[in-house]
Amino acid sequence: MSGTFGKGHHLHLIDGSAFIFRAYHALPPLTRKSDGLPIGAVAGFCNMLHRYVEGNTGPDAPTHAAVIFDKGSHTFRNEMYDLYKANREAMPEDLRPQIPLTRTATEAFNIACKEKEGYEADDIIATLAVQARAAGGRCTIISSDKDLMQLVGDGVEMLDAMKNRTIDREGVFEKFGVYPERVVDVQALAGDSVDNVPGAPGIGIKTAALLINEYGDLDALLKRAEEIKQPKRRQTLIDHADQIRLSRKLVLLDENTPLDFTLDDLEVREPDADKLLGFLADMEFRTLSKRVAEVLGKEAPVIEEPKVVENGGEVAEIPFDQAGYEQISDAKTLQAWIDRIYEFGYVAVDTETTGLDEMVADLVGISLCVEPGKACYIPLLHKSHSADDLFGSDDLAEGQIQTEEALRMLTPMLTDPSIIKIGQNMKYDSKIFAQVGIAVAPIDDTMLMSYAMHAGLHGHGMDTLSERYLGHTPIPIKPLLGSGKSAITFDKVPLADAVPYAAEDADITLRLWQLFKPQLHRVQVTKVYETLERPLVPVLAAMERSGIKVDRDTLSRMSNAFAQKMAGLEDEIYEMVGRKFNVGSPAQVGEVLFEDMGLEGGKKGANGKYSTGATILEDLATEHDFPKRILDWRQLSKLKSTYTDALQEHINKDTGRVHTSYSIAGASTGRLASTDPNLQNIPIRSEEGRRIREAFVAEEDKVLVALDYSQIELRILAHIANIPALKQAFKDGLDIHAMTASEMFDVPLDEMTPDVRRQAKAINFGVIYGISGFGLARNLRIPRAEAQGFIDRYFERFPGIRTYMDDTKAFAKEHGYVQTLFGRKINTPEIAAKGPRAGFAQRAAINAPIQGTAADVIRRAMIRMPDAIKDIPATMLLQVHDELLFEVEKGAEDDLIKAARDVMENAADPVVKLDVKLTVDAGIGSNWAEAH
DNA sequence: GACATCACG
DNA sequence: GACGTACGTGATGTCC
Repeated sequence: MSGTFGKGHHLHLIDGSAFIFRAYHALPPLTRKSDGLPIGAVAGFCNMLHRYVEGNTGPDAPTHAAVIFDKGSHTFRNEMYDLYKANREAMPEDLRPQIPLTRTATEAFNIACKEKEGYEADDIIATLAVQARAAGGRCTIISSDKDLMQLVGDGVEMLDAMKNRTIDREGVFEKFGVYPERVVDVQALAGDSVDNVPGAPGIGIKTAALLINEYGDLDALLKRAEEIKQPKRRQTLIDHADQIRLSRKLVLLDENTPLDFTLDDLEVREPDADKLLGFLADMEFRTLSKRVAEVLGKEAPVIEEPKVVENGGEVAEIPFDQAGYEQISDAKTLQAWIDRIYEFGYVAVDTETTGLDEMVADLVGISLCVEPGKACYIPLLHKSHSADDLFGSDDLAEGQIQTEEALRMLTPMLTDPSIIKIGQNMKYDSKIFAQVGIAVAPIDDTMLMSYAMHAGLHGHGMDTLSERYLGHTPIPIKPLLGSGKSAITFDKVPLADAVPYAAEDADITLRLWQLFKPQLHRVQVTKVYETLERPLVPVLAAMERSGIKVDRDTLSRMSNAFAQKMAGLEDEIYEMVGRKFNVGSPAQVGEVLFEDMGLEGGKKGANGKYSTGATILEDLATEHDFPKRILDWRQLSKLKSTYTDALQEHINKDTGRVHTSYSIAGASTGRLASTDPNLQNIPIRSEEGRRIREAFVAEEDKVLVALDYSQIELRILAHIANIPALKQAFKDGLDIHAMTASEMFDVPLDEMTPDVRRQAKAINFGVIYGISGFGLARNLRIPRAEAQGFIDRYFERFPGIRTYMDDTKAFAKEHGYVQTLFGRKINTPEIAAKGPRAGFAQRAAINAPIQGTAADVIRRAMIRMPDAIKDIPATMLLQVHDELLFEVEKGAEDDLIKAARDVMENAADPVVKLDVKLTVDAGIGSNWAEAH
C-alpha cells in the first residue's frame, strides 16, 4: 500500500530509548571479542528489532514505521523548570559509546530513524501519532512509558513489546484510574520522582485519580480547591497550585514538534540484506547473524572467531593430528605401551562401550595416552562389517586382541598404586572396569578438577573443556552412531572411524590433566579436589552398583489404583465442563477454567497462555470444585508416570534392583544430583505419594536404615552468620522454628500456635534462600508489607543475618566467587550483571555457602563411611542431600546406626570446628517409608 | 526442543 | 526507564 498516509494505513512508532535501556539492563556487560568494545546494549537492541520485524506479519502489520530517539539532554522543558530530570543518574560509561551504534543498527534494519535536537522522543511520537490520527490512519506506539499513555485512544494504542500486551483506553484507566485525556492531570498532581516532576506533595496516583474524577479536570479542581473536605489535602492544593500547573506543562507532550519529514517518509521498507548482515558481522553477533541470514534466505556471514584459549599458553601447542593415533592389534605393541606407561607413572584412560548406562553397557575397547598427540585405541569387541551381513552376525572384526588377554596384561597397571589413571568422568570408566573385575586405582579426574575450579562458570563435559581450554572441537560421536531408530552402538562402528575418535578422547583428557593439575594449586582448590571430589568417585561407584531393591508388584498395583482413580476424576471433570478435553494439557485446562467456566484470573507468560500452576489452582479451589479435581488428577498423574510406571522400567534385569547415577559435577553448590532414575525426589510430603516408598525394600533378612541430619542448613547458618540466639537454641535442643517464632512475635514457647510456627519456619527457610519481601509474601500468601515487616523483625532479632548477607554479596562482587567453610569455591559470574539478573545472582551467592557447606559435610561423611562400617554387614545405598540410606543385615542395625551416626555427626572435624553440633536422626524399617 | 508443571532437599 | 523477585535439582507431558 502506498500513496499519501491516510485511512487503511498503520503507523508503528518505536520508543528507541526505551529499547536501549531495556537491552542494556537485560544483558550482562558483553564486549566485542576482537577489540573489547562494549556491545551488550546494541546486541539486545538488535535482537529486539529483529524480533519486532519478525513479529510483523499478517493483516495487522504496519505500513509505516519509525524508531524515535531522544537527542541532547537539554530540552524546552528545562527552560520551564531547570530541575527537570535533574536527579537522573548519569548514563553509564559503557553505554555511552553504544548510543550511536543503535542509530546505525536501526538504519541497517532499514527502518526510519528519527530524532530532533531539543525535543524528547515522546514529543516526536506525540506529534506523529496525532498526525496519523488526523489523516485517518492508525498508530501503535511500541513502548510501556506511562508518559505516552496520554495519547491513547481514537486510533492510537500502545504495545508493551516485552509483555506483548496492548494498552488501550481501558488499560490506561487501569494504570491511572482515569482515561487518557485526563492522564496529564493525574500526573501533574502525582508528580514523578524519576523525571523530577514536583506535583503536589503527599499526593500519589490513587488520590490524584480520585480528585480528578470527582471534580472533572485539573482546572476545575484547582478552581474549587476550597471545597475539598480533607484539610491537609485542601491546603496542599492551594499552596502548590502553581507548581501543579507547571507539572502539567512538563508532562504534557508537545504535539506540534516541527519536523522535517512527513508520515509518507516512514513507509516500511524491505531490509537491505547485504547492509544488515554486514553490520551484524561487524558487531560480531554470531547467533543473530545466522538467524537473520536464515530469514533473508542468505548465507550467514563468516565471523572470524578470535582464538582465545583460556589455558594461559601453558600447554605446548601441539596440534591435534590423527596421524598420532594408532590401533593396537597385538600383544607385543600393547606391552610396549604398558612399558611406556610405567616410565611416565601416569596414563589417560578412556573406555568405549555399548551404551551410557554402565550397569548394562559392555566394554568395547580401551584408549590410552601418555603424551599429547600420541594416543592409541585397543579395540576388543568390535563387530565385523561383511557385505552380506544383513542380520548382524556376531563375527568380530579383524585386528583385535583377545579381550581376556588384553585385560590380563592391563590389570596390573590399572591397579598399580604407583600409576595414576587419568579419566574424564572416571566414575563411568571405573564402573565399566569393575564389571570385568578390575578395581582401577589410583585415579585423577579432569571433570572433577574443572568442577573444583570452575563450578558456576560452565559445564564440565569433555567437549566444553576441550573447546574452552584447548581450543579444539572433539570429533563428534553423532555421525558415528547415527540417531533415532537407526542408531548403532559403538561396537558396530568401523575401526577406521573408532580409532581416531577413541584415541582423541584419551589425548584430550591427558592434555586437560596437564593443564589443570598446576592450576588447582593456583586457584587453591587442591584440598577440595583431593578431599571432597576425587575420593567420592569409588564410593559413589559402589553405591550405584549396589542399587536398591524395588518391588515391581507393589508399584504395579499402585499404578493400577492410580489409573482407576484418574479415570474416575476425568469423568467428573468432563461432567463439570460438559465436554471432553486433555486434562494433561495446561493450555487446555487454562481455556476451560478461564473461558468455559469464566473464572477470574488472567493471561500470563510470553506465549499468551493462561498459567495454571498449583498455587493458582489452589487459590481458585476455595471457590470451586473444578480446580481441586484438576489438582488431584495432576498429583495422581505425576505419581503414576514418574514413579510407579517409570521406576519399573529402571529395575535392572540381572540384579532386580534400581541403580541410579549420581552426577558429582552437576550442581554448582557441591550437591550431588541423581539421574536415571532420580532417586532424590521420591515422594514423601503427601500421604499418597509417600506410599511409593513402600516399594523400596530391603532384601530378606535385611532392613533399611535411614540416617538424616537434623536442620543441617540452619545449623550451618547459625555458625557462619554467628547468631548466638540460634546457636543457643540448637544447644538446648529447642524446636528451632518455634523458637524463631517466639523471638519474633513475642509469644512464649508454651503458647505457640501451629500457624505462627509455620510462618517462622517459612522465614527461616527464606533466609537461607536470600529472602525478599515479595517471595515471602507469595509463599505465605500474605500482603507484601506484612512479609517485609516479618523480615525486618527477623533482622532486628538476629542482626548477624543481615551482616552475613551483605558481607557475602560484597565478597562475591569483589572476587567473583563465594566459598564454603571447606574452601569449595562457587563462581558467581552473574553478580556483575545489570537489572533483575543481579538479584538472582545475589540470592544464589547468599545460599551457596550454606547449601555448599552442608553438601561438603555429607560428602566427607560418605567418604569416611566405607572404612567406618567395614566390619558391619551393611551397605550404603543412597544419598538424598541430608540423608543416607543403608541396607543392613538384621541384628546389625544398632551397630550400623552407632557407627554411621558417629561419622556423620563428626564429619566436619577436624578441618572445621562448628559452633553448633550436628545431630542425626535414625529410622529402621523393612521399606523406605518405614525407615524414614 | 522449549515450556509448564511438579517431585525432592 | 523499569525490571521481576526465595536456593538447588530432574523427569514428564504437551505442543510446535
